[in-house]
Amino acid sequence: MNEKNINEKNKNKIDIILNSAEELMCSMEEPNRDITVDMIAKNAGIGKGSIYYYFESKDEIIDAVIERSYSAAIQEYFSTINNCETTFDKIKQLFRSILKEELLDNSKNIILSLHVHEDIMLHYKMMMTSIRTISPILSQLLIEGQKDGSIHTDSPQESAEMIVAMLTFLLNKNFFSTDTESIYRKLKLYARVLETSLQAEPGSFDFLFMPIE
Amino acid sequence: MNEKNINEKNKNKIDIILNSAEELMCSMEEPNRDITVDMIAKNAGIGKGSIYYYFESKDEIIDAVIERSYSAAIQEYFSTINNCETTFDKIKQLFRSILKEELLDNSKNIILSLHVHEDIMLHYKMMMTSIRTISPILSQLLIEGQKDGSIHTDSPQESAEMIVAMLTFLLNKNFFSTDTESIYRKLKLYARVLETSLQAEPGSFDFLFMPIE
DNA sequence: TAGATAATTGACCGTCGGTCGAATAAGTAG
DNA sequence: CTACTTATTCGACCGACGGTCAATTATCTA
Repeated sequence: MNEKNINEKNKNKIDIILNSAEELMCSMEEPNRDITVDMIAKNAGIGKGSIYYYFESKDEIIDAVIERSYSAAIQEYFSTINNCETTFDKIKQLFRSILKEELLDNSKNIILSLHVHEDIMLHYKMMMTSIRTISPILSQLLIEGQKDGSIHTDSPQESAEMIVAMLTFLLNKNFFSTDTESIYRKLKLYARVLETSLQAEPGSFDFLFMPIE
Repeated sequence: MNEKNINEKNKNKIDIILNSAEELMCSMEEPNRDITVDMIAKNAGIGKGSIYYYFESKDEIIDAVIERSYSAAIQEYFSTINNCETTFDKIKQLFRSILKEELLDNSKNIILSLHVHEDIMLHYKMMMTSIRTISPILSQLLIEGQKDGSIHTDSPQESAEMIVAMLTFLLNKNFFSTDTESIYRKLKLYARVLETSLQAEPGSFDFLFMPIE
C-alpha cells in the first residue's frame, strides 16, 4: 500500500469517526447529554480501541469535529462572496452566514446544535473556535472597509475579536434568555454598537435585526 | 439542640467545605488542574461521605463557592458606593471594583483565580455568574443614570448584559491574548463602545484604561 | 440512663476515558 | 504461493472519579 492510499484510507476512517461523533453531538435528546467514547465507537460500528488508533483522546475528537464544521462553514462563506461588490457587502454576507447558521432551526448543523446543546465543554470550545476562525476574516474585511471608507477603526483586529465575541455571547442560550423579543432588542443594540464603534453609516447594520430574506 | 444552633452548626460545616474547595480552586498548580471530591474532603479534614451530607453533588459545591465569592464581592461594592455623589460615579466604582479584581495579581481572590484557571467548567460558570449577578446592578445604575441625564439607552437591561458580557470576555485569558498592549487597546475600544452606545460624555469611560490609583 | 436523632465515615459501586496485548488484515519480498 | 513484516482492529481490563450506603459515633431529649 503506497503512502497516498494509506492517507486516503486513514482520512476515510477518521471521517467515519468524526461523522459518528458529530451525529451524536447534534442529536439533542435530553437524557443523553454526555457523549462517551463507547457511544462514538458503537455508533461508528467500530471497536473502542480503533478510536484511539486514530485519535489521542476524546477531547481531540471533539475538537476535530468542531474544527471541521467551522472550516466547512467558512469555506461556504468564501464561496458566497464572489458576487459581493463592496467590502461592506462582504461584511454583511459574513454576518448573514453566521446568523443564518445560528438562528435557523437547522439541527443538521453542528454549529447551531452546539449553541443549543447543554454540554458546557462543547459550548465553550465552540465559542473559542468561532472567535479564532471568524475574527481574522472579519479583521481583514475591516481593514479592507477602511480603505474604501465604509468603516473606520483604529484597531481592526481587536475590533473584530470583540465583535465576534459579542455575537457569540449574544446568541448564547446558556447566558441569556433567547425569546424573540429579547434577541431582537439585543441585535438592535448590537447593530447600534457596531455602527458607532466602526463609524459606519447610520443604519448600515440594521440588516442584523431585519428578517433574513 | 434548638433549630438555630443546628443551622449555625451546619452553616459552619458548609463553610469549612466551601473554604476547602475555594482554597483548592485558587491554588493554580499546573499539574493538579482538576479538583476531586476526595481532595476537597481531605483538604477539609473530613470524610468524603460528610461532603454528601451537606451537598447534593460536586457541582453544587463549585456553584456555591462561586456564588459565595460573587456575593461577597458585590457586598463589598455596595459598601463603597456610599460616598459616590452621582450615578456615574457609582458606575465608575462598579467597573473599578470589577477591574481591580480582574487585573490585580491577587490570587487570594477566587474571581481572579477563576479567570486565570485552566478549568473550562469553572471559567464558564464564573462567566454566567458574573453576568447574572453584576448585570442587574449595572442595569439599575443605567436606569438611574438615564434620569439624571448622564447616559441614554433604550433597553437598560440588555445594555447591561452586553456590557458585562463584553468585559468578561475581554479579560478572558482563554479567549484572547492578555498582553498589556492588547488589553489596553481592547479596553480603549470598550470605553469607546460604552461611550457611544450609552451616549455618555466623550471620554467619560476613559478611566477604564487609565491606571488604577 | 436509655432511646432517638443527627452527623460521620470509608469501603464499595458504576461509569468512563484510556491502555494493552492478542488477533487479524494487508502488504511485501523471494 | 509462502513467509514475514507491518498496519489495523478489538474488547477485556485498568485506574480514577463522582456518588452511595450501612454501620458507627456524637449529640440531644425525656
